[in-house]
Amino acid sequence: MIETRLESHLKNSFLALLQDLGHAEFPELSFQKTRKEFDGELTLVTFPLTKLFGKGPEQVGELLGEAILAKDKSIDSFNVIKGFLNIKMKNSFWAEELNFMVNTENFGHGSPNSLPLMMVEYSSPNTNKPLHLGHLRNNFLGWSIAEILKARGHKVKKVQIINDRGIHICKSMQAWLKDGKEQSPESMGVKGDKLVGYFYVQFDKAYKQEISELIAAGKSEDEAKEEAPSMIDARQLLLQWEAGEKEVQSLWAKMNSWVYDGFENTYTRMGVDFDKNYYESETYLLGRDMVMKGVKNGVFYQKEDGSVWVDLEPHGMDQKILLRSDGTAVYMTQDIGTAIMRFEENPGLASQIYTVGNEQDYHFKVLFLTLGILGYEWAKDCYHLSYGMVDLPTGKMKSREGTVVDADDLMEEMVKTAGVKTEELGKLEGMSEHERTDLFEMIGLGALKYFLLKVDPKKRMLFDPEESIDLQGNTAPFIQYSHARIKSILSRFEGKLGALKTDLNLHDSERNLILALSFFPQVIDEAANKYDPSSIANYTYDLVRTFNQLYQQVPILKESEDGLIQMRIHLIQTTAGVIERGMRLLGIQVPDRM
RNA sequence: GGCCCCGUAGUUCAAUGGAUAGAAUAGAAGUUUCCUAAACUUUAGAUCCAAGUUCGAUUCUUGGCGGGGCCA
Repeated sequence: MIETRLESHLKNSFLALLQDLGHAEFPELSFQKTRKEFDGELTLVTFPLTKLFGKGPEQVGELLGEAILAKDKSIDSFNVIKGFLNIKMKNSFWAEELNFMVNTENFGHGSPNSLPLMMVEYSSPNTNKPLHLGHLRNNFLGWSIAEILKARGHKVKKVQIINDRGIHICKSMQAWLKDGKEQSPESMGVKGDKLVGYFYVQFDKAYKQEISELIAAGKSEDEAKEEAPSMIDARQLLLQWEAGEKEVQSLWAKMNSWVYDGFENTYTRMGVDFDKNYYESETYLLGRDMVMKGVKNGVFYQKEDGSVWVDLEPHGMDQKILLRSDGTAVYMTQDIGTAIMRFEENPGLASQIYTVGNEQDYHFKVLFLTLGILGYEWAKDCYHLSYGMVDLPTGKMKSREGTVVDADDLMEEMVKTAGVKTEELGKLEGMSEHERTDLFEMIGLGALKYFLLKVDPKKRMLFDPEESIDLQGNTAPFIQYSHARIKSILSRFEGKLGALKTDLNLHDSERNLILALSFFPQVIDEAANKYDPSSIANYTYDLVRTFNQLYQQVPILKESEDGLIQMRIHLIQTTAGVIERGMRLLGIQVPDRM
């Protein structure tokens, strides 16, 4: 756990002080940021120390305050309010702090590749449906976590598992064979994933039609579902695929490649990437072997019908199926295979993180337990990064009811809106078409990513299309705008930037900003620990507000004293760097002008 | 029926067990001869209910109520 340099400094001072006072043992010292309505930067909570001193919290505060002030020369003053000892550092301490940040390359980041390998899985789409809003949250989240882990110093592999086999693909294939044979993404001028998705919908329509006809003809609902010709065709295709029939396999490969081209296009615009793709068609057999091995080793059991089960009752859960009676794989089977493959391929893999929605909580609990039962030590290093669903104001997103928000459409919409609003403000004089396009992309996608990432991943969230294109307040454009402001000042600065003077008088807003900056390393560390990009988002937002307050209160280039100008240039340059790196961890770019 | 997650201003979100529960947005009022007003300042407004643990509970425990999910 990383702490700020200020906290380390004061902790050491207090530890030495308590020793001086003859205390060898004492409760953990509890520090917190001083609330802004009080004077000071860091606060020691004295309640836990009252027993040690046999005095009330306020007296303990006074006593320690006097003593620490005498002992630690970098402390300027202190004040005690109830059980809180607020400590204010001298200007020289903060100037030194700024100096440290200025001279630290990539301040906030750990040294690259110094920590163990982590694997982050996200996206994991089905190949029969285009990506939608839910995938956007998933992708942004997973990608961002991977970047945050990298920033802390981990080696990271980003992966996805593509659900490329099974009955759902065969449904799209069936519909294409039936009435789409001459259609391709090129001939139709549509993205491949959209075309395949279209056929999937066509299948569903025909299937439903057949069912109602069969029911009208006197069949029961279950019978109708079994006997519908479309479904019989699709099942047949699946069997042929599993038997390795050439024509079916090549159609399958062709339609999947359409989908991958479409996805690639969407991923590129989203700004996410992968180091490796896994395909279920390549892992499900391994999973099946591993399950059968478990039967042989007696950790799983087989029922009379041939199905394989794991007994999780000792873990307070029930029996769980691992292989169907006909020997076909269930999701669990493939996931077992994939996990084993990944750990075997990557010796030294410290952790495997699955970015998957919280409706799968139970599934992953079972998966990790089952891997443990199979004897894999690393099962405990698997982590399900479970995130909440994205709701629409109209209710739940359901592809069947047509209430999905398509990822491509949404991105397009956001960028368009960003363009319109930016043009309206009329600050782009002299900017080329090309630069404008880039800028609108940056703003539109930034707003979207920020909107989805600023919320605690675990929580279910509401996506209101109206509000999400808002560009004011706690949004990416607000942060991007402030960055552009800083860059604008920096570009006007004509002097030569020298070494920082440490004997300057600091304005309150300057101290606040330096204090806020000093938290950056800790924020990254915490975000990595909790797998939570929202803490980066909230931190950056706070930082930017602090900067804006300074901007409003003190002149930078118009300041008369050269030493102060220099210091402020250093300060805002450092701020711009932290904003840029913070937003980069969310996948959001910041412009120099907007 | 069993298990899991969530309940904070009108709305959308914050708050390692700590101070007078922060923001944004919507509402009311102000700031532009001055480095970008997508900004800043002021104002009003909230912890679902009830017990318990604690010096101290939005946070932990138990029981309700409400919302969502998973497993049959």
